[in-house]
Amino acid sequence: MKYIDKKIVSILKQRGYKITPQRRTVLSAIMHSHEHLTPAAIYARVRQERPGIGLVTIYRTLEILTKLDLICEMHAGGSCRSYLMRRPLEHHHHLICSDCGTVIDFTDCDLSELEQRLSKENSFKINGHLLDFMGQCRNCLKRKVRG
Amino acid sequence: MKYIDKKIVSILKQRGYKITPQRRTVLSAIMHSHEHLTPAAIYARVRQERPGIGLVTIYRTLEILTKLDLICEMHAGGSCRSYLMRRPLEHHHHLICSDCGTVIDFTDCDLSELEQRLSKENSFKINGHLLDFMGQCRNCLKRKVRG
DNA sequence: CTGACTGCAAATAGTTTGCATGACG
DNA sequence: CGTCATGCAAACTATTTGCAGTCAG
Repeated sequence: MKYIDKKIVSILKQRGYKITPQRRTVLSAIMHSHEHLTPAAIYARVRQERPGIGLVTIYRTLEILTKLDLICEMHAGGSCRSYLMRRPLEHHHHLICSDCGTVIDFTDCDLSELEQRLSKENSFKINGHLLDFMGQCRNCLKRKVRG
Repeated sequence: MKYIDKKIVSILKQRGYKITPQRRTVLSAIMHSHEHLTPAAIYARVRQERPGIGLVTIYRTLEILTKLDLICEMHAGGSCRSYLMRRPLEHHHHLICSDCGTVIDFTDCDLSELEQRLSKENSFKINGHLLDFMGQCRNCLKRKVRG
């Protein structure tokens, strides 16, 4: 569809992965969401368009996309992962409400200085990062005027 | 044992939780480790001292300690949590090697400025944060001179 | 054509719950 | 003594694996 879609497809091809309708559908679902999606959520969306698809295929596709660094994996409370398309130069950081689970994304932060320093000091090649703040969102703060 | 131990015990008492030998042992295991421990790792350590303890008790104790904000929970790849004693004013950030899983802790970073700004902009009360960098450690970089 | 991909079912890993017994306070 | 905690077993959820059939290239 869009050019970024084609780009991803070409990356997959280059790496020897076949472009199946299932993979296209999964890709599309992740691409068209700006929210973090759990494998189950992706499954649900994808099934609307392609009812026969198996959850296993979602997992396998996510595994590939993660390996190729095309999507970013994040972990939230419980045994729960979620995935988001990795848009170039776009950071995905979060304010996570411990009470209601709301996730507010923010991007305007610069960690590059810190990243470079740490990389040098530890001889560590940094590919990505995860920055989450935990706390209470506006609504939950209001709700419990008394804790 | 130590004063911080007593302090935690008194917090538990204040909140109406009973101080059982099992809870003491779990607490001690987490306290005396500066590494992040998974529930299974805690279980293993605790069993050395108290063989009869059940894994369920570990989970229930961790749940309480997390709720009271006495330990901090972090999530790593897969369905894998780990816990660390929350030491006052001490940050727990990580360099995580995607290849071998090595975790390098670092503390010398200052996010307070960012934290304050985000807190104001989003009316969000920030209690804690999680900052992890992913990449390859020195050894893994050496190992694969060619990827 | 042929190796990679899919979907099913079953296996696994991690975590939670129900319940009878036991122990802290 | 009453209530909360423990430990077992079973239930659950999320994820992975084995395998036979199917399809993209």
